Amino acid sequence: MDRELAKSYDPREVEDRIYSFWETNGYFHANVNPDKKPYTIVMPPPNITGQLHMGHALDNTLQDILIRWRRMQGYEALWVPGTDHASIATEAKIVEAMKKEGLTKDDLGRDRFLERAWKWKEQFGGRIVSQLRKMGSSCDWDRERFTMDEGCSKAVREVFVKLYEEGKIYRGERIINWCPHCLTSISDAEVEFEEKDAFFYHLRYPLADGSGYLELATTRPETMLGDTAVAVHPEDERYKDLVGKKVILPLVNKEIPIIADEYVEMDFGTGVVKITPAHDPNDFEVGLRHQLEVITITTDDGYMNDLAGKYEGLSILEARKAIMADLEEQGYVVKVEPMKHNVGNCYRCHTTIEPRVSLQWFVKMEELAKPAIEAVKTGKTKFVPERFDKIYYHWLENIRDWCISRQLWWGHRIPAWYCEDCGETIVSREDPTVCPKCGCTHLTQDNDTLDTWFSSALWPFSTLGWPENTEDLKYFYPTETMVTGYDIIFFWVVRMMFSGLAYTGDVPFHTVFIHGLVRDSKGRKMSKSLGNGIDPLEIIEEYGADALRFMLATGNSPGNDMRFLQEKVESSRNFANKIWNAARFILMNLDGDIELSLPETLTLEDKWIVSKVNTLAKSVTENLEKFELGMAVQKLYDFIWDDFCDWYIELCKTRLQNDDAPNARRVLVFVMTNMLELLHPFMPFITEEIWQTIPHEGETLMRSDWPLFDEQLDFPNEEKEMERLMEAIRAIRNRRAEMNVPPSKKTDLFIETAFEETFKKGKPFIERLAFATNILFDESENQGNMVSIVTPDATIKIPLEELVDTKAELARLTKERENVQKQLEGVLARLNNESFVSKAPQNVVDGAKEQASRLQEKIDLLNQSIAAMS
RNA sequence: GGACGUUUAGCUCAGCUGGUAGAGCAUUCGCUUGACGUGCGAAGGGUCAGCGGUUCGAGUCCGUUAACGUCCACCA
Repeated sequence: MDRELAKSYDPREVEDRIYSFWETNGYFHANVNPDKKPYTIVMPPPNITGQLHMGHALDNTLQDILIRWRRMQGYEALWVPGTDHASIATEAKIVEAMKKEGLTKDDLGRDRFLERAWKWKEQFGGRIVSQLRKMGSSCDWDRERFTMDEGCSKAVREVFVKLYEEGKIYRGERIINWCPHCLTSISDAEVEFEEKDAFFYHLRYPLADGSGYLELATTRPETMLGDTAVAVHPEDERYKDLVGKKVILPLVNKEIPIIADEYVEMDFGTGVVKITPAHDPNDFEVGLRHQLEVITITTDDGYMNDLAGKYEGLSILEARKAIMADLEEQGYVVKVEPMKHNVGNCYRCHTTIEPRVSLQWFVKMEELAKPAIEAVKTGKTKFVPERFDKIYYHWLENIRDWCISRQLWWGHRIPAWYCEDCGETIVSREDPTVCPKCGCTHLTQDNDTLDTWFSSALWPFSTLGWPENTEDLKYFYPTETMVTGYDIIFFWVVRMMFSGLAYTGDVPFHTVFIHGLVRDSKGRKMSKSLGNGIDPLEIIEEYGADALRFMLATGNSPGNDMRFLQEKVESSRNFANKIWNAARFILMNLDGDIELSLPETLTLEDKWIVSKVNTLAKSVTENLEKFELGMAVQKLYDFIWDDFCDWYIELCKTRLQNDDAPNARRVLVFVMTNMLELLHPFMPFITEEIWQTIPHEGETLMRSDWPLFDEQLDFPNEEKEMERLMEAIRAIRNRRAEMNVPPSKKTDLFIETAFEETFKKGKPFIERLAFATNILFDESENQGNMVSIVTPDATIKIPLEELVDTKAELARLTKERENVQKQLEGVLARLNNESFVSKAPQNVVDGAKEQASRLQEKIDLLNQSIAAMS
């Protein structure tokens, strides 16, 4: 085996090699295994159009940490990867590409367009998947899925037919959100509102009986051509008498009724609303209640249609101007005032949405929502952090029927056929050829496709084989954890929940682990238009995937946004390098074969570090169980850098030169192995690389056992003893630094302590780390001007006569005594407080007492030193 | 209009079930210390946004105010 490591860690040399080692050996693969408990995560499928961005990087890092950890813990850990066809986004890209060739969808026709689309998918769909591999994602690639593959399509079809048969899917003329640019309907969730400057147009409609006018206000005067009523509040005294009468619609010169409806706010505007059922969702509702005619006056691409009379062919905005000009000329305009107005935009292209009545397919939501609400209320599925259940409830409790048909070609085509002869609608699992009602063969399939989220909603179980009751489904479903951003709770999480409950009878996952957004260094959302996005692949290239992953996990608390700072990646990279060099140090000091276990006898410092790493395993595990990945990472960092590298390795250096070296080597390897195991989920590449290089058992670190807390390795007393020594060493170094004594100047040390035993054991450390030549415990040799250092456990004197300014030294000691005195008074104040002693828990009181006695000891020692000097 | 989040060292952020504040970076000082200068040793720096309450004790719990941010609603 090659036991040489480069002087600094080069991720580029390691990562791809390690990844293919894992992949070709099948370490990512999971099987149905009755002897193990399953742990399943289904990956939120990235769009095939997508390129890896920081959001994916975060999302996948968190999932991979969980999966790798559980796999090591002995679960049959399955992470199912896959991609989403992203109907609207993908279709837009393909249309755009075609445009460059001068082609439109209609030029090609549906079949040839889909051919192109699939080719495009073959060409680019794999890109994101290979980028996920760069992150180190330990997905089971044998199970990679695509929302439009055969199995997922079958699931989609099954759900559609089932819901249709149960009457939960229906087709009807409803008002929907129409994007005049994408030329398709979109769901309520896909509309984004934006505040814009607009105008409030006050108009007057003449009463039909000639007795005057009714004044009303609107933000969209052009829709008046489709008005079929004006409405007032039933209790509005101003207009009560007019209800039932008629007004004449200006320009159109048609009589329309004055109706009463509680939807009207008396206090807003004039308290009179024009009702255009075809072009406003609220008006549509009013129209239904009053059986009003629905008159659509625009085309699907945003122009006025033939019902708009002389305005036909104008764009909506042009029509608005023309109509206002005509109204003005004919004296129907009262005033025009500026106002702020919220406009709905298409989430994809940001075109203003036109509410429009059209024939679409819908899912009835009310009944489906109930079990989904219940499942979270009863804790069958939990949000982490919990507060996100509010968004979830709010969305489900106010849910409206879901418009699922899209006027697109790329996606799952709606499995409904219409008989041209008798008009029958056929929805079935198999493509029909004959009309079951009239027996003819003139059937045409619905042209529309389904909302992308319709198939995404089935993802946690369609990927496991549903609707077949496969072994995978039985074993891995329900999945355990869903990791996703808060921005798609209502798009996706909600829909997976009700779908899972409705079709599989169980929740799709037990925990929804929500993370925030990765923002830029200024806290702005990363976006294409701002050009402030940071490419994870470039970061990986420069710093390595481990550094990126570690950075993303560090300080990431569930549900909160984080900022991407280059310096944070750098410090993660430095950390990787630190471990690398620690490993290098161990390798340099190995000598032939080594036993992979702890030696029988452990020294003080061995027990200290072993006890520490043992406790670390416990607390890291606890953090992971609570999804506190950021805290787990912090503890690993502190232990590895401070305890292991800065202390333990330093403490070993002397030992490695003497007879005890074999034991020291075994402890070093033991602790390093534990560290690598604990760190592996976070930094998989470097840990595997090091593990393979140092003496080890087994084939791969990623399949090693997760360290467990071991009672036998818990040494609290030795931890305390080491602390005493470390405190003394720090104090000496501190004092020397203050006095500008260079490390090269070594001195004797005189130590007086009640813990002579401990300090004798620590003699070599103190010599090495506190720059001592001799350490003397015999007070009689203590003479002359000395620098005094006082810790609660010891008084240490350094003979630095030439540097000692007795007066200054005295002043320093006196000041320190004052400080300690103050601290002591604080603690005593608490201890003298009757209610503290009686009400605080015993361990807190004991802690305070111990602290008081330590402080008192320190004061005593300081007093002695002061007395000796004066 | 409603809901939620954030406010802690110069900067970016941790701080779990209340026990008397931490990290990284930055700053200052000192180091050719036999793994690492992507490093080592040390130092300075915080009335934890304000106010009130609960408690022996509050950064942590409750109420309230403010600033910033996000989501939902959409009165035409």
